[in-house]
This record gives sequence, structure tokens and C-alpha cells, in this order.
Amino acid sequence: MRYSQMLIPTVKEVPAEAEITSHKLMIRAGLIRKVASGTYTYLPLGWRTLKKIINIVREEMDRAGAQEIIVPCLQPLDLWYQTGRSVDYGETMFRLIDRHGRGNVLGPTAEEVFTFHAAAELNSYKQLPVNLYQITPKFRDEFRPRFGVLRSREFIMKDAYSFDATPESLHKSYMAMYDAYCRVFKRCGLEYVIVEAESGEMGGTGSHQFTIPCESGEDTIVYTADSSYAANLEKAAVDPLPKEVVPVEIPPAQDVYTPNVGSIEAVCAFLKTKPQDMIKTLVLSTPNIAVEIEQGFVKELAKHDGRRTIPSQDWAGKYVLAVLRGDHELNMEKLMGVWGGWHLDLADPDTIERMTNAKVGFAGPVGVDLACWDLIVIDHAVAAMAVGVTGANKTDYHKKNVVPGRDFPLKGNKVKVADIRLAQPGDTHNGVPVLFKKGIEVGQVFKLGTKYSKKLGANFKDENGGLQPCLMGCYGIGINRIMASAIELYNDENGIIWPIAIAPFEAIVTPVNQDDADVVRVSQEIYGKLMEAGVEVLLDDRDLRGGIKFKDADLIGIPIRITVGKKSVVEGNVEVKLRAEPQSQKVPIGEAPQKVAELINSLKERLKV
RNA sequence: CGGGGCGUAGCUCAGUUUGGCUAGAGCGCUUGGUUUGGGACCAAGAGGUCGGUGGUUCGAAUCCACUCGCCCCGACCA
Repeated sequence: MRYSQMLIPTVKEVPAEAEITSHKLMIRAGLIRKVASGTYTYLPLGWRTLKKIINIVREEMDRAGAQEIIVPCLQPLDLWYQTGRSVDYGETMFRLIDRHGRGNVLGPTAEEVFTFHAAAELNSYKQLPVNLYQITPKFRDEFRPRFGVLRSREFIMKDAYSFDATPESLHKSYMAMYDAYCRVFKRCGLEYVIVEAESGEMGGTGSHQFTIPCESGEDTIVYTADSSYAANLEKAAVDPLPKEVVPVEIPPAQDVYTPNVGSIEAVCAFLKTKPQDMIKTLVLSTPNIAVEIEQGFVKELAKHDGRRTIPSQDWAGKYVLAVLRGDHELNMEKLMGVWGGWHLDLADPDTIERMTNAKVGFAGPVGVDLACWDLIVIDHAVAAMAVGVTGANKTDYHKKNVVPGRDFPLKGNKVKVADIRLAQPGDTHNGVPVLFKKGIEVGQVFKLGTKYSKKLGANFKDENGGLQPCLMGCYGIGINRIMASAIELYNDENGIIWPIAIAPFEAIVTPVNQDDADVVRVSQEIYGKLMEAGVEVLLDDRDLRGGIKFKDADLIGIPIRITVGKKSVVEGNVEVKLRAEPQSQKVPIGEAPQKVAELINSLKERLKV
């Protein structure tokens, strides 16, 4: 391609809205432009890179035996009612009513639709296993889009769904995707880590997350220095703390007057104690907000047509109490694992007051009426406390000398002790201290089991004629995030340094002086030869000063630059320079195409799988 | 959703506190010239419903109300 004919709007000034390196460089290099909050256009250079990533993903999916299809982004809301995920997704899902009064969503993912097809088309164990995938836009009404394309409202995701007859077969399908993912990220030139992730209903090693470690990441990886363990923060299990022993007998629990002292910090200051000696109690309920949305939406739907499906409301009115040490934070994913029921949110103040008979800030586990609660989950660390201070379920009162097990139960019908907190510095896993680092999640693989197949009737006849739900897996890759991660990893003060596999062009020919006939002629010769050789090459034929061309070539990150200057042409040479390295080398004009081809091969060799 | 900030030329921003001449700068763009190996220089020029609506006023980018959009922080509270 000729540079002069392409739309590559590079800019010098850093846009105010961009905070992280990849976002700034994507705008500066003319890869993307924002259309509205969380929605971006990919300009020619950006789209070229995206297409290269898509091709790599597609090749590896196909190689792993998955079949590409396309399902609608516009999906019927009914499908989401059938799995109950309309509530789980809540406000994050874009919904719309069409002119006939039908409810629709813009798919944030596609388990429902793929399972819908599996239900219709897969009837026999003889048809299994099947793995279907697509590479399409996904829509999520993010609470706060940010970091450019890393958290956007519309993004491109590769999502695959496998259907198997047996757990062994599912594991094979899962591992095939796992291996394919390793190949994809290696081929894209990304240095990634694989960590254990929250696994849904299958348990064990049912999910892995592929993460690019870098400071701009929104995910936290928890790992041990000896590499024996790595998990994302939601999953990371910590060793239970040893049971505290105190030599003296604890006096009976006693109410203390703590007027308007609700927060942990305030109570600590007031009672001269420490957060780790506090027991905090969190009220959770099934999502009111989602319920409101649902009900509001259903009302809208009913206006159009009262016969439309009304979602089941059996999620409503569930209440869970989570009890944690004052210096620990709740891990919602872990709690959901223990609870296993409908989506939970932190309760709103009204609900808290109603359920605890006290203002917010004075809840506690002592003397709660088990009849009012669906589950009480006590973190290991609280069970290990000898004594603590907690809310008295009475406005302006706390209780001191509270002994877990004595003053409130640690077991029972609706009481569980479990690991429900986030790992934090100082924790250990199997006795080894845990460390933390940031990362960008670029892919995740899950074993889903029968969660969707049961609800949507994706059953097959087994060898004995019995009807069984398919065992499913799902596998996602964030295409745009690969692009952003690569820039986060590979850049310098001059711009992007693309790994060659996903660079928009492999080489750029830069004639320094557009007025010199020899320079122009040699540039075009080399450009032509490279094109013939199948090299993706850009000829910077713009009538501009050399400095500008160099700056642009560096900014857009083309791996190899062939500089054609007056002086060196007279000597019969051109200069060949790698973007990633500071120095260039002189190469005789006639040998330049061959030299470039060799360099491309050696760069590609590093990304071979 | 709560808190904070911003919205003026294609881009980055000044001007708003304390209302007052024809609304400014740099970059970019157009034309001419000199330049030409790391974002040149000189000259001339084009480009603005000051986010929108309503109000106050002799007079509004500036003050008031409402509204839209964008960005940041928070949403962990016991």
C-alpha cells in the first residue's frame, strides 16, 4: 500500500481522555477513534491488526476442531429468561423492545443462543462432541467504560461452546481449547500467564484465565514465588488462619453504647481496638435493582402485548448474611460459590435496616433469627478468632467480648463456615506466602457442565437410549484486548513496537527525499519486489520531510523499516532497521528485498508454536 | 447511582473569578517561498451556533435554572 492513499491520521498531541499507554498510542497512531463513551471505530491500520488477530484465532480454533458459525447479536429476551441470566446480567445487558412489542437484548455473550441450537440439532451421542464458535461484536452496558478498548461497551469477542457426552470427553474438549489458547497468545507475541479462575458449578480445575501481566490491567493475579500456585483474585484460596488462643476466660458478651459510630474505622477509634479484632457483618440480597429493571421492562412489554413471557420471580426476596473479620474484604465470587443460588448484591440501606432492626453500621451475627435468613456464611478467619467486637443489631450499639461458636453458631442448617474473603498481603497458600500483580484478562476457558443444557433442553440420547443433558464448555477471547495488551507490552517513547504477527504491515519503505529521482526509483523497486515476495509493505510516498516519516513509522510501529536516502543510494546501499532495535544496517540495494524477507522470517520464527 | 471535573477552531488549551470593543494561542489545514536524514522557517489565508434550551441584563463564552455529552474517583458498608 501507498501511505499517501491510506487514512492514517497520526497525531502529536495526547488526547486528554486517554490515560493508559495503549489507549494513547492507539489514538496517536491513528488506529482508533472514539464515537461515544465505550464505542470505537477501527481505522484502516487498527482494523488490519484486528484482522490479523482474528485470523490467528480462527486458524487455531479450526485447527482444534471447532467450527465457525455466526449467531445473531440481536437475541430474544425469552432465551435469557429461560436461563435466568437476564437477572444475573441486570443492567449490564442492553435491552430493547421492537415495534411488535417483543423483548430483545444485544448479546453480551451467547451461551443461550448456542445452547438453543444444540437443543434443536444435537440429538444423539453419535453427533458429539461438537465445538462451535464465532467471532462477533458483543455488547455490555458497562457501569463505567474505560481504558479505551480494554473496557468498552461494544467489543469483539471470540466465543466457543463445546457439547460433550461424558466428563472425559468434556475434559478433552476443554484441554483442546486450552492448548489452542496457548498457541494463539504465543503466535500473537504476547507473554501470558495462565491462572486458575472461578469455575462455576464443576469445581476443581474447571476454569483457567489467560492473563497478560502489566500495570494497566484491571485484574489481579495472586501467585506464589515458587510458582506452585497462580489464580485470579476471585478464585485465590488462602490457608485458614490458626485458631486464636487466649489464656483467660472471655467474659460474657456485652452491649456497648457507640452513638453514630458505624464504620470499622470509627468503631476502632471509639473502642480503641483494631480492625482485625472486629467482626463485620454484611447483608446481601437478591438484586433489587435487577428486579426493578425486570419488572419495569416487563411492564413495558405488557403494554405492547400482555401475552409475552413474564420472567420467573423466584429469585426475589432471598437474604444472605456474610460474616468477615474487620480487616478482610468479601469475595463475592467465593460467596456465590458457597451460596450457589441467585445472584446476590449488597443490600440497600432500607433492606439492611429491615433485616437487622438497626441502622446501617450496627449489624452483627449474634442472636439473628435464622428463620429470616436463607444462609449465614462465616469466613474461616472469623471462626478462628478468640474474641471480637461486632454490631449489636441495635442502632448505636455494638457488642464486645463476642466469642464465635459461643455467642453465635458456627454450624447448623443455614450456617456455613467457608473461605469467602479476598486474599491479601500476608496470606499464604499451602504455607507459601502469596504475591500480587496486575494483569489484563485476554481469555478464559470454563467447564460449564449442564447449567445451560438443562435449562434449555439441550439433551441427547445416549448409547442406552437414555436422555441426557449435554456437558458444555465455553471459551472466550477478547480480540481487542489482545491488541491493547500487545501495545501495553511493546512500546517506547516513540510509539508502538508491534510483534510482527499482528503488525498492520511487516515493513515500510521510507524514501527520505521525495524529490530525488534515484531515491524514488530505488524505493519503488524495493517496494515492488517486496510486494512480489508477498511481504506486507507500506511505501511512504508522501511528499514530506524525512523526519516526519521516521516519526510516523516509529509511532505506528512497523517492525522493519527500509530507509532510502540520497547519500546511501549513491553508494548503492539502503538502510534496514528493526523497529525494536536502535541501530540500522547498510544493505546493497539489490540485496535489500532478500534481507528484509530474512528478517521477517527470523521475527516470525520467534512466534512459532 | 454518589462525588468531582470538563464542554470555546479538526486537535491541545487560554479567556469565565470581577458580564463590556471584531473571541484568542499553539498544533493541524490551504496558498506562495525558503528548506529537506528524526515531527523546519517566513509570509498570507481559511476555519467558531463558545454543548443545547430558557432566563437575568442596555449588553452573556462569562451570571442563574434546566438539560445533553464526555472524563476521573467511588460505590467495601457493618
